[in-house]
Amino acid sequence: MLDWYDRNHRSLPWRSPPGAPPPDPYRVWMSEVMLQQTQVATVRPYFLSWTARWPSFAALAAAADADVMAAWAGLGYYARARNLLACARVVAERGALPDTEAGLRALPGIGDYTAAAIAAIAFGRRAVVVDANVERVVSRLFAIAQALPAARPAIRAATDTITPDDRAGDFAQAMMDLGSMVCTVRGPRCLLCPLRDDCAAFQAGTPEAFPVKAAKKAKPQRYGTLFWAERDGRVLLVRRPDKGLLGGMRALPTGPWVDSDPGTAGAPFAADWRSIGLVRHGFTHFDLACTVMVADAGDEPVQGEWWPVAEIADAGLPTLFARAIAVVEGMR
DNA sequence: TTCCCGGACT
DNA sequence: AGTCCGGGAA
Repeated sequence: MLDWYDRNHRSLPWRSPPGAPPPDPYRVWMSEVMLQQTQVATVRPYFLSWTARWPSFAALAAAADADVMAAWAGLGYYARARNLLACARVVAERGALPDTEAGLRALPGIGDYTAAAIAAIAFGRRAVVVDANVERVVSRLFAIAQALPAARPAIRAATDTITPDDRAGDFAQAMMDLGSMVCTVRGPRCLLCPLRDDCAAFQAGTPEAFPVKAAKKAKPQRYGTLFWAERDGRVLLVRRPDKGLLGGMRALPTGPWVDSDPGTAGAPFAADWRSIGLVRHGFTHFDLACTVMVADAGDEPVQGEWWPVAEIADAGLPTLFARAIAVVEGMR
């Protein structure tokens, strides 16, 4: 694997080339948090702008919460941004990132995977790094028949047996690169794979059958309303509660998200709300269909901030609300 | 369009 | 086991 990595590694903004000194732990940490549940191509531009704007733990720790949340807009899983900031403040206070897996694991936003990845990549420690790519590669290599997520302990144990003492960081990145470029979910390029001769799934002729996954249940459908209230060229925005869905993000006012269309329930004020379109959005555990309603705010006293409509792109709104804005702009 | 993919926290 | 999004492939 290490030999393959030396010749085939991906060059990414947060990486050092094979054999070179490890990258700045700050950059490794930020990239790994951004890469949680998120693909490399999506992360790249965010990583570049974030490290340019906040080049160190100290710089990020000093940032305003609202600026950090707005800069994360569009990346999703917004708890990551709150944890990132909380973690930066802890690290800035104590002086440096811990260099052990256990120390890292104790920080906000760092779970088993991220602790192992940072320990190996930034600090050269031997750690068993298992992300979704590694899960796929290892479950094929050993033809693990047990279904995910129950198979996780077996996959971790198998990964442990093939993790080297030296260059554990390069090994982890090699496995991830192999999973992303060769041992892909569909259409794996087994003819290019350095593990082919050892791969039980390849020998069985069924690489795509692994990893086995447990059946998932259907998502419920919910309905809601997004309110576009305008006054003097400005639109009403609110800040969502820190906990829960889209937590801490700037947003359009919304009513409840329920089993049938709530109409104007939960509107920021009583008015002649007019429906102008529908926006759909999939969350992890339910699908949401929202009516977009508009009204003139007049002199209604309301909570929130009045944001210039011409600058709405700078408000840092999650994708659900960005779609609603596209509907509003399409109506103009 | 629809389907599928991916870690942390509680 | 349930709660947290957004993008790419089919």
